[in-house]
Amino acid sequence: MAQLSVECLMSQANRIIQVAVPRPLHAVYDYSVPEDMPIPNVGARLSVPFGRTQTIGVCVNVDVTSPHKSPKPINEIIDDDAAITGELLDLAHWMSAYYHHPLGEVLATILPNAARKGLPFVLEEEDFWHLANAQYTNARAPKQTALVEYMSQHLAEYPVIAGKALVEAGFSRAMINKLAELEVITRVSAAPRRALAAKAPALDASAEQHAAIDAIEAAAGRFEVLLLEGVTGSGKTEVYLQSMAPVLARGGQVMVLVPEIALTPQTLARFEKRFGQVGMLHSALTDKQRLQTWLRCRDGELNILIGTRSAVFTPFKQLDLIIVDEEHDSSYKQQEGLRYSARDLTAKRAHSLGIPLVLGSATPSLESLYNVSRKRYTLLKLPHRAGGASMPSYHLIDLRGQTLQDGFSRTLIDVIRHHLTAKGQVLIYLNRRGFAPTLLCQSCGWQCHCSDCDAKLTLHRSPAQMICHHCMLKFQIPELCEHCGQPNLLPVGLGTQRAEDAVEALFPEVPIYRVDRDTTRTNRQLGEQLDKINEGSSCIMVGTQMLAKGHHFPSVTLVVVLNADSGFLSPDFRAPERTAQLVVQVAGRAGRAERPGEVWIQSYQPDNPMLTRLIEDGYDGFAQEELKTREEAGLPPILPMAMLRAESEDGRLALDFLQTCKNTLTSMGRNQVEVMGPIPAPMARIANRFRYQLMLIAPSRSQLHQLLHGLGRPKVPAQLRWSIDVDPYDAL
DNA sequence: AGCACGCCGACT
DNA sequence: GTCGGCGTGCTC
Repeated sequence: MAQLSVECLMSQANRIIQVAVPRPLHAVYDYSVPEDMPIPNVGARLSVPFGRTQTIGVCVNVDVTSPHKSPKPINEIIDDDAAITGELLDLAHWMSAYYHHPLGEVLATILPNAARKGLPFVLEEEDFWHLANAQYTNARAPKQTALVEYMSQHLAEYPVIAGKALVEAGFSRAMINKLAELEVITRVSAAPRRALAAKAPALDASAEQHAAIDAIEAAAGRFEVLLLEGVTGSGKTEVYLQSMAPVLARGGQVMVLVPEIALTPQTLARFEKRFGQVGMLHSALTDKQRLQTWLRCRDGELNILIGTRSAVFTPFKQLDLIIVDEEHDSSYKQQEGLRYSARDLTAKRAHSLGIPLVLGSATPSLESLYNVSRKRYTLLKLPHRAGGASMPSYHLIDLRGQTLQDGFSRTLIDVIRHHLTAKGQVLIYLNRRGFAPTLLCQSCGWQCHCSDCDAKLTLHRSPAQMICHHCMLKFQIPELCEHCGQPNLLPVGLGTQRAEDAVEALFPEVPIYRVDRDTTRTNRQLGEQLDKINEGSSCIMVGTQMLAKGHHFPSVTLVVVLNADSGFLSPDFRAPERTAQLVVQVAGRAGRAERPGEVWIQSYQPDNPMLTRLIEDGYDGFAQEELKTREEAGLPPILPMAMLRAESEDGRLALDFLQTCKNTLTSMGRNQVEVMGPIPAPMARIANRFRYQLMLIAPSRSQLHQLLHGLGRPKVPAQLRWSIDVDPYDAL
């Protein structure tokens, strides 16, 4: 009898759960769990019927009462435990509220692609190999001998080597198996990560580095954000490495985020050399590889993860330290869909976990500096270069009234020549790819525009074509003006290809290397090029920001900024900050070794206070001034901002939509919320779609969120795409 | 986002 | 007379 009533209770127990599905819908949906299935855990993936199809959702609530008469039953429980748990599940809810984005889509973003598709979590055991017979040779199988030789060479460094690494080194699986059969190599069962720890000795740290390392270690086990502001070459990476060591020694895990372009084999090698096995997450991995690394971090098999933006969503068993390198870098901000800032999310995660977060940069974001001034972050400074290298000197060239030769002033040409004669290397920075940004008709003034965008087409050489940098449209270079038919078309303005041609003509005796997206995309030998450059003989490098970030050029004695004006003149309130960061980052390439460096900047506005402040007082002086300007103007980071964007083929649709949003917002906001716009986006038309934006600035976070929440779910015409961008990076 | 239902033009 | 265009509306 008692037995029966328990059965009754069980069957009457609420079998209704809530599921978030990966659709742009703000609701969560109720489902029933069939009697023959257990109630899934919150965070488990489920296959559910949705509309007329099936989808994979995540259980976000159990034991709920549904207002629906008979919710559909779920199809299948994919995870016996859960795919997203604890702190990451909290993060998902927080993101959904903060970024005003549907929970189901947030969860889908957090999960690795393979998990999103419903693949089961199977951790593949990695194979590791030990060299049992170093004497083995086989005259008839030179490749086998080569493998044995390869392994013995690495023996000092790694006691065992991953099969994966051998395959990467060019040895086939078949051969590995063959040698295993011959018992020349033997398989080591478990991942011997602890055996690999801390092989290379730490470098000698300066007093400043020691202070930073101590401060980070002192924050162990509690939430604290430490802003490590270190000039280029001050040894920030060494601080990261030595801060990680005690955390790892205690069995903790470390997550390191780096900007997209910085995740190179060299970066990885630096960490691997010190600590052995390091996990890496970047865009080039397959879904399967990604999932494996994700699982290894979750299960505590990997102690160190280095990754780009999306790596911030990796689960850990015992995460004890987070490091974000180049925290000011724009690649931490997702610019479409769920527009999150990975850097900001690390702060959220560190806070929930009660662990320290290190934000490193030579040119910190104003957001972080503002947090320092409000005593929310701790500032750690490395104002000196390691090894006693001196800081470069700055020089301004007044371009007014000068005749330029393909963008180069007389003075500049002399300076370059001087450095080349002194056997120095020269780095020329300019922020434009291609040959010339415009093709102009000298007869009638017509310019070659993109047919689908409001942009001018950029003239490229090799391959010779006109390219739209916004929609990637390509076509042949016209010979005649499309308007008046005259053959007087003139490439106007300066891109990297033209600058390359110019220096080739001016300095035919030295090798020229161009580094931009065009050369590195087609040119797999960037690494070789860099190696050649770092042999140290005289040369000239011409490039875009790719040159400014990450690479070390110890022999560069001269850094040239061909035109500093465009950045400071842009209407985006963040443009000066970005330009200053870029100039300082490029300048940081100069004189990293014992030879002092020079930075020469060409400008038509040599008296521009932002530029002079940057040069005279350095980045800090500039940043303090810029913060004052933001404060006076009521802009981020002092006040919070959000941007509504809308685009459609019919521009009126987007404009009307934002106008309606504005009306809703202003009718609610009897407070001091500023709603500006709608105005056309900086590039009003891209790929034949018209784009508009509406800017919101609120006196406080809570008011901003109240407002965005009050927007509700506006009626959206089918052909219109729109988004909410909280803390936008591109604001105009 | 999917996906289907729903009313108006050129085809076996 | 049907196949099919993509406009609108829903998904527990």
